[in-house]
Parts: sequence; structure tokens; C-alpha cells
Amino acid sequence: MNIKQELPWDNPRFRNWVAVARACHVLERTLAVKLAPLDLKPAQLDVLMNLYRHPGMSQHDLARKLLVGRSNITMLLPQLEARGLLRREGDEKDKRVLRLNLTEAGEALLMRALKVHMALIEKAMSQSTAEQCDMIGEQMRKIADVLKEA
Amino acid sequence: MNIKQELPWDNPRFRNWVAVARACHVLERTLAVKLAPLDLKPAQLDVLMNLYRHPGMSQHDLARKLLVGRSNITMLLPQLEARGLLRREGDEKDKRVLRLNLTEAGEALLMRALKVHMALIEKAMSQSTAEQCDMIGEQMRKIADVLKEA
DNA sequence: ACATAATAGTTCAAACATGAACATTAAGCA
DNA sequence: TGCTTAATGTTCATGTTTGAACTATTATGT
Repeated sequence: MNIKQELPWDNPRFRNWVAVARACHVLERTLAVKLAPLDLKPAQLDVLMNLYRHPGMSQHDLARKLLVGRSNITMLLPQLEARGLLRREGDEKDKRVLRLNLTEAGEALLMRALKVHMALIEKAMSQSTAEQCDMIGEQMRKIADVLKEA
Repeated sequence: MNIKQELPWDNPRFRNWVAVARACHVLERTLAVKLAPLDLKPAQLDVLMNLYRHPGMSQHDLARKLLVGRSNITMLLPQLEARGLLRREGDEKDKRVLRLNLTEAGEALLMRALKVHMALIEKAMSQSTAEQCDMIGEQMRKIADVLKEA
């Protein structure tokens, strides 16, 4: 009985997932470098992207979208607010929540950052056909769904 | 001219990559929870896995494999060494490098952790066919290669 | 209405990652 | 040989992420 036969590295699913994780890690790292000239970190870009798509969302909603804790958002936002990239306004009906919105400056910076992000992703995925790319996205959405129930 | 037509969210590549990043994030987070009973974090599991596959590797090599800085390794290893999971021994020929090896305890813990990791990946990718899974791995390896040259 | 639960956001301490500066050792080359 | 350059690992200051405890506000149930 050869124990190696039962090791994960012989399992295609395992090896392939390791490749996914590596690709994510490398792209994230590269993005951080490319965003540096804009004085923006990937996490901050995620914030701006979500506020653009969901204006007026609460900090709690934002935290759930970003898969981070609420305290993380609390620490993250003041920097962006101080730079005039977003506004936090108390909700009239529910005095607990703060509504988040991008300012014009925030939107402008977002557009510049998105160009960088987009170019990077284009480069990364340029080797895949449209069908392959769509299939990957489809599978990944399934994975996220399956794990959310775990 | 509608500016929205040029936004990344309308680009399949962008949307699909976002799905990849999300799936990675969710799986990493879930893995952290499942590894908690073993008092092991994903980053530490990565260390053990690499030492198992590449016995005697240096800290520098390990850092490159894990895509982190050398100082990160310096901070990470003492915890594992103190728990008796690995050994650091000076190289005879090159007195700068430290050779890293798992102890028996380290190997035993690794095996337990791998079961957890493997089960999680199996669950996540259970919805993909073998062909889809292999294709995903193949594309991801290409992505990592393309970006390493960036 | 009133007591209890739950929710939104903040604070704080601890864990963690990062990059620059540093010491030691090795390699290249005149 | 000597001098310069590069490589390995460590230290340290900085910034980030996390989770638990806390305040304030709203929802729920009797």
C-alpha cells in the first residue's frame, strides 16, 4: 500500500484548486502594485466599486458584500471619507444606519482605477476563449453558493 | 453615448474574474473555520504542505513558493517550530541558509489537516465535471504564468 | 406599554503582513 | 588576494484584519 496514492496532490480537484488560489493571489498582488500610483489598495477599490453599484448601501451591507467584518469597514471608511471620495449620512428612518455614497471625486478615481483593474484582467484572461471564461465564471459562482451553505 | 456600456461589469471577463476572486475568498474563509480545531491557519497549512513536498527547502524558497516576503516566513516559522512541527537546521555548505524539515508530529498534523482541506475542495468542486475542473486548472496556471511576467 | 431580542456601528487589543534597513555570508572579478 | 556585489535571514516600524465587548437604536412578544 503506497500512501502517496491517497495524497491530495494526486487528486485533480485538489491540484486544480491550488492553481485557482495561486492565480487569485498573483492577480491580487499585481493589482496592488498597479494601483499604487493612484494611492489605492485593492480593498479600497472594492469599496468604491460596491458603492458605485449600490449607492446608499449601509456599512453592514458593504461588509457582507466584501466578506469582511463590520469593524473592518469602520476602520476602512474614514480614510476614504477624509480624502473626499465618499460620504456617510445617517439614515432618517433608522438612526442606526449610515448610508454610503460616492462623491464625484470618488467616482472619478474609481473610473481611473477600473481602467487599471480591467486591463489587468483582460491580460490575465486573454488566453481563454469566451466560452471557457464563461464556464469558469459559472463554476465559480456555484462554488461560492455551495460554500455559503457550509 | 452611454458611459455604462463601457463599464467593466458589462465585460464578461471582468464579471467572471470577480466570481473567481469571490470563490477563492469564501473557500479560504471556510477553510480557516474548519482548520480551527487543529489550531492551524491556512497560511500555516501552506507552510506544512510545501515542506512535505520539498523537504530541506530554504526559507527563501518557501517565501517564493508562498508568494510572500521573507520576513513573513521569519515571523511564521518560530510558532510552528515551538510546537515541534518542523526543524530549522543550518546548511553546512552555505552558512546563510536554514534548511527546513517537517518533524513526525508536523507530518501527522499535516495529514489530518489535508483531510479537512481535501474534503472542502471536494465539496466545492463537486458540481464540476472532471473535464471542466481540468480546464479551470489549466487556465489558471496560464494566468499565473502570464502575470508573473508582468 | 414594557421587557427582551436583535441590529448597526464603534472601540480596542491582539494577530498578521509588509517593506526597508541591517548583519552575516557567499560569489564575482580586478 | 582584496574589493565589490549579491543573497539569506532577522529586526523593526507601520499598516491591516480580526473578533469580542460596548453603545445606541429598533423590533418583537407578552
